[in-house]
Amino acid sequence: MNDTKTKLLNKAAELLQTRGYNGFSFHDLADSVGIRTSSIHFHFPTKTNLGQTLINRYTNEFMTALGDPDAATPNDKLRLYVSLFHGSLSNNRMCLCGMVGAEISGLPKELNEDLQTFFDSNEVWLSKVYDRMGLTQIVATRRARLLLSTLEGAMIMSRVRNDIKYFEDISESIISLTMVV
Amino acid sequence: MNDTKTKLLNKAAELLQTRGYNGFSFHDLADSVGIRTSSIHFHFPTKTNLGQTLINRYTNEFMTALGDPDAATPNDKLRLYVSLFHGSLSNNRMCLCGMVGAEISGLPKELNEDLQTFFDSNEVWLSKVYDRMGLTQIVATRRARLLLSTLEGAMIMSRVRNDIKYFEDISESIISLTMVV
DNA sequence: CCCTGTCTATCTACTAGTAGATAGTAATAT
DNA sequence: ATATTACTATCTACTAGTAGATAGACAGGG
Repeated sequence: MNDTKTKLLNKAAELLQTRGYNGFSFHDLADSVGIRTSSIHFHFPTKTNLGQTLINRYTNEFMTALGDPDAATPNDKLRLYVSLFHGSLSNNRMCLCGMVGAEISGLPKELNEDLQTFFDSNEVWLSKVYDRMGLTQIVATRRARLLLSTLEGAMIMSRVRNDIKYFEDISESIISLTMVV
Repeated sequence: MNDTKTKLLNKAAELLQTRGYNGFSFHDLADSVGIRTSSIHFHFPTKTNLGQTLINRYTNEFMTALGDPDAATPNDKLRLYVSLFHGSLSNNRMCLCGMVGAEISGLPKELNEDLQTFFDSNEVWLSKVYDRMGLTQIVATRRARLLLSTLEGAMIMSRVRNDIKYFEDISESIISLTMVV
């Protein structure tokens, strides 16, 4: 509907995923959308509110893209999961919530609550996939957390190395290690 | 020698590892050491210089703590490696270089060069350990990167969840998966 | 005429960094 | 021994620029 608001969210997500929450300002954002900083406040009263909106939007888009964990073979669902992170990385972006997670202890506490929701959803979804591989609930949850952590770390390393193959190698390794029952 | 300089480095490392490079200012640092911001510039001409000094000091301390990769059994060396990350986390700190790595694209490029050295050293050291487990060079390097990435990601997740058990579970999982030949 | 969305103008607080003064230390020269 | 000089480490005071945020004006569309 509101085109400017969407543009702001899209650009803010890009800035957040590349530079971090403390790495971009309303000035940066306003400039790249072509308005004044004061106009951002019309759409998002505070930077904290903008951050919360970004996290929640990201969570919704992410979970929508994942879909029903039972809708394909577990292996295909795991590869879909990895491909979402790979998609961000191919645009030189971190996982939005991984980035916020790294900075979390210096950020407004309101962001923390929304961040937990993202990771909760991820763990639940992944656990369901691993469950279907005949693992116990406990092992499935452990594998879910292992995959999630590995991918977040691999994104950081891949960006540091400026080489997406780094991520591809690691994600292939962790997938094949955890696929085997 | 210079006590103030050491205090500055110690406190700056703490701030960097908890809040990120863009998450602390000279004002924060000066306050917690009990001097004025201008006095920091006597010891470190710029914030970039401070950042570089922190990364290099961290790298040296880290590699010294790891010691000779052949000086104990591979399994013991891997557990030592994990314990260094665990030590940071038990003080609610990220890996200093993992934190910088997450923010890297918004930081002065001088930091990038020093950061590469840290990860290079880590990969070489870990590869030597995995080598001794009878793996090919290629697989050893792949396992080195997998372990490193997983631990960096697990630190983020553990801090987000505010639960060190999260890290302990994941590090145990990845260690046992990669120890098996 | 009101509502939406933007603007200008402004505010307070903070950012990294600089200039110049000061006090103490330590080596050197007379 | 004392005076000179240089160095170390800090301070106060300042600059130019940026941070997020607010108030009020104004244009255009319903």
